[in-house]
Amino acid sequence: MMAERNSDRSGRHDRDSVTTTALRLLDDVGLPDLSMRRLATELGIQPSALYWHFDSKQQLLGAIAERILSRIPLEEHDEIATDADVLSAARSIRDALLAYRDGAEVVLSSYALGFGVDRTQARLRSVLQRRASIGADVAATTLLQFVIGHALLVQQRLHAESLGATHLVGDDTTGDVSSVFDDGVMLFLHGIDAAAKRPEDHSEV
Amino acid sequence: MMAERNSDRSGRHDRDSVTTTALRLLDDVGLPDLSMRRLATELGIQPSALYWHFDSKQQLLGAIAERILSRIPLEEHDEIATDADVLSAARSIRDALLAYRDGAEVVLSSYALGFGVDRTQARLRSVLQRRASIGADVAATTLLQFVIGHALLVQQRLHAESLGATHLVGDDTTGDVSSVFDDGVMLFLHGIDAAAKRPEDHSEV
DNA sequence: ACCTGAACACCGTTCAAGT
DNA sequence: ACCTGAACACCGTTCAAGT
Repeated sequence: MMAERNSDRSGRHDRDSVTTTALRLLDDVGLPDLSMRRLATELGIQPSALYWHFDSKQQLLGAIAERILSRIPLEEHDEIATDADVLSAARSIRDALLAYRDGAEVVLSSYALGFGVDRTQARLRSVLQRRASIGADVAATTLLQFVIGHALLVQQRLHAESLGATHLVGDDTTGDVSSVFDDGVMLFLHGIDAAAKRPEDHSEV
Repeated sequence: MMAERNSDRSGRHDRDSVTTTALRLLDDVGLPDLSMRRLATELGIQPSALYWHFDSKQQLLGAIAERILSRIPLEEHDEIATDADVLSAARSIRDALLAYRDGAEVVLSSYALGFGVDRTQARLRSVLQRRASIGADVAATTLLQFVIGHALLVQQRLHAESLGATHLVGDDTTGDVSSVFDDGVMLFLHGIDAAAKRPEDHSEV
């Protein structure tokens, strides 16, 4: 019922236009239904044609992941980072992951292969650099793992809700999702400050 | 080259024995190669026979997820929770997720459907209950999201390493994985304590 | 209670060949 | 430079039928 070959005016495609259509298709149907064959149909070409543009589906997903993460602004200002700065950095990463359906899962699946890692890592590290005395990269890594875990669980819940099963998970007892996120980030920040005040008391347990 | 029907001595299977074989197969070949057809071959039966035991592959994965999470000890002692108690609670969840190949991903995929949620949630909440004045469930949710994100990224990296691409990710600049985990948990704990001392100063930004 | 056999509607990927 | 056509080796799932 949809029009075929709708991404471009010309009959032929390149890496970028294919990625654009793939990203839209992902948002429409979700990751489990994003198949090479379905994407090819959407583009009005044969499935095999996709392998001229990409070596594999995994590589296509990597290109999608980079598009998703490109929403993260790299630097706003470089004065001393306030609580609000760190919070907005964390939010910008979360927002990028949540902007497209199953975005967090796509990014996760490509993350270890190196797609768009620099951007996310750099964003957090730079804002934490002039804040944490304990070690900006430990703090950045921890915060990033929290953000990714958060986004994955949020989208996982959306996935379940769209399957009819309503709120089987128990943790919606705690207010709305985004304020829990903010609280989580602030927990981190206070932890960093506390670690700066009394350092080296948490190495062994 | 492997022996067929190796999970049980009797010729027929039940839900539990199928789950056991599936869990072992998961650990051997990983989630992408854990197919219903391959599992059936491993059990020495036809693929269709699996649908007598489970309604769908998703339901089978749910059973696997519950097995994985059953490694989490529920309660050790109920005195006042020290730093070490919280840390060991977080570790026990992480260890369960990391105990089997792709365990974190399996748990994530079943999490929103309610498999084994109570166990993980309860473990953290109970230990944080008599610690955080700010709200044990916010703290538990945040910590849980961190633990899941951590485990997913660790296994994602293992996945990438087994594909030959060695250390493309940048965050191994920070020591070994498990000490970064511990540091992350401690960051949380200090944040909780700090929030208890100066409450209500982080609501709006 | 547990399983077979056959079928349906799909996958990702390769490769020679076309324009 | 970009695509077709045909094939290969797979998927999850259903369903009548067997024991």
